[in-house]
Amino acid sequence: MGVSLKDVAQRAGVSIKTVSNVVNGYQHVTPAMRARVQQAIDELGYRPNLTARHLRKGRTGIIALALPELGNPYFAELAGAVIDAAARHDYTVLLDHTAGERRKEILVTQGFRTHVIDGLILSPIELETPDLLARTDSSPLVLLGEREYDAPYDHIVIDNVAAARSAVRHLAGTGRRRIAFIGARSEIARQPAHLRLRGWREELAACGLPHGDDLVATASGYGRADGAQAMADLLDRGARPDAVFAYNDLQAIGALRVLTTRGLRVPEDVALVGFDDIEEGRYGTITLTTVSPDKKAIARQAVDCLVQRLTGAPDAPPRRVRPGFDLVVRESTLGRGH
Amino acid sequence: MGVSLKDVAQRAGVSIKTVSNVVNGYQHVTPAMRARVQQAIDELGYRPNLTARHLRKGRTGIIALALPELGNPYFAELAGAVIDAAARHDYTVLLDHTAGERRKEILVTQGFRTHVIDGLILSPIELETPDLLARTDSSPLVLLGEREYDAPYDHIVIDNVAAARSAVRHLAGTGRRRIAFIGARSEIARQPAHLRLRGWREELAACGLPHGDDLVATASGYGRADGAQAMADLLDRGARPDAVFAYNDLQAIGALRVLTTRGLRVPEDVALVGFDDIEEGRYGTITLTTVSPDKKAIARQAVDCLVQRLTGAPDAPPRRVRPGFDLVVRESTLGRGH
DNA sequence: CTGAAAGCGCTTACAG
DNA sequence: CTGAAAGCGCTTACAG
Repeated sequence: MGVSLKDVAQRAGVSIKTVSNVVNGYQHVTPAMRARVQQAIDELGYRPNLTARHLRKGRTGIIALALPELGNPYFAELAGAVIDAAARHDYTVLLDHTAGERRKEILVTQGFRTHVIDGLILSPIELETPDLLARTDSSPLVLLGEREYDAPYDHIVIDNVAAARSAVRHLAGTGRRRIAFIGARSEIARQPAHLRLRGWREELAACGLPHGDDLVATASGYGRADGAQAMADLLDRGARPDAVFAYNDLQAIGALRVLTTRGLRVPEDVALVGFDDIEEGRYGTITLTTVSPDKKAIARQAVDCLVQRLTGAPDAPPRRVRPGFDLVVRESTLGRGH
Repeated sequence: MGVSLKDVAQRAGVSIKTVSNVVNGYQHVTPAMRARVQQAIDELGYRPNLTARHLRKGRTGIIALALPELGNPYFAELAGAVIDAAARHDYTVLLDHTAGERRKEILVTQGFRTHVIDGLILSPIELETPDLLARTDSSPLVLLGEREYDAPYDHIVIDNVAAARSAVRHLAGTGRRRIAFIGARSEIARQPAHLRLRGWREELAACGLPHGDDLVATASGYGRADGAQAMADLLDRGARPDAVFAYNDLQAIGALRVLTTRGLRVPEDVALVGFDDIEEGRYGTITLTTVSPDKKAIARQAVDCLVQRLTGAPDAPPRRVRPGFDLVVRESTLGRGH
């Protein structure tokens, strides 16, 4: 099919090794030799076969990033950051789409593309600890996000409890008294919302404010429609919140839509805080107050962890890395003109 | 390092070929033999080395999808659709991020990962026809989107002129008289907005409405901030539009924000139409009327084209495929309660 | 139905 | 500074 090193070597009248040296830019080749080989390469239009190189070297320079949902801007923005961080280490990113389903999450952790990817960064939703303990694939795995596991893997995650508490503290500080939480998922025990829900409860307890289940609305997913449904539930059952802390920005945006269509003013009647700081929240008719995880730091640290295991210390003890976050205050809690 | 076919063969006391037959599920293996081999596979924890298989077969089952911007939900949603469409053909998608920069677009078309990807789907922004004609890589390439080229490649794109005309016709039909266009990019000659701008002009001419340059506002990018800036420019120079057709939804959302903060009501004072039908447009305080390209059809047809060249007819004449679109009417042109 | 051998296109010690 | 040879782990004709 294609032109191989051998063809180039033949044309240039040198050995394969010499061509390889030129292609890989090694030092000890005389300029004249280099020029001769380069000419043969150009004439034949030679392109190195990376697959062969991968086989020989035992690595590919490809890492996989497995995310639940590209349609969620948080993950899309995170993916962009990971691609950039990986490029700085000369790694290419192969993106996987798990849909947050346990079956697909297990599939990617089992390394169904053995030897094609050097390592994996996974943001799990439904995966459980036993799934990780049963893993046989030996390539490095770095976990992202708020699910917690008792398994020996690097894990990059912000302090969700502290982040949630800062959001609730802000709401309490602006005089809110009935602060609801939307976005818990009833059907999953150790769910992602777990920690944010705990932070919500702890801070409300510390402030001496109500934090009963009547102020918690569950959703069956993580999108705008799910937030809308949870918000509607909350209102329909007469919870009468004067503030809402949503699991993420998408749910907050869905909630905002419901509040508006029902004639409730944000923030005058109900203040609203989201989580993720997606760009969308900066451009609504009401801009959204939100917890902003440092996405670039998350991406960089995830890639750094993976690269370290790939190049230096494969057996280092698993690390738990905590990137920072900020609370970004906007109109949905302070109103216009602040 | 890992366990190879040879190790399994040795353990099972058979030849490599037999193990390969079992691994690949070939027919003519006796059940007893299959069981014996399978046991050896399980005991050794054998995983086939796909890189070796790729080298041998000359293909990898990986296709690349190169997009300008994952942070734009249109592309994120499209990426999800392509991943799903590819999976149905047993292809894995490797995502590339061009940032819409010509240099990076050239890089991906040149096939910088030779033999790692079987083919490429590219949505170009700044790429030019000569770049395509100079391409030496022989792997199939399918183009996506509104940039037009005189080059022999499959191209999947909706009829942007007709789509733009339908949007403008709708605005004119609801009584609008000064219908502006925002989102053209002044610095690129044959820019993406080209066709939508032409559709805008043609339809306005057909309706006998003004369509001078004073009703066109340029932007320097495709995001919310760019739409906001273009909208502000338009208002600042006293164009006094009663309707705006934006190049895409993100720009429309940025424009909406500016209109709102300046006290103009949408749609009472200014009606607004976007393009792309991203989910975000369905959840604002004002939902967005928009042109909705059939993203699933686009993704499916792009993958189908690529797979056909990969498997059947590599030299078929280049095809131009036109997926459908709809105009989705929402509050930003009709108001609440319609 | 199974085996022995060649070869995909590289890189890497090992010589010289 | 360059060459000859082995081998990464597979699949695929070719035999039997």
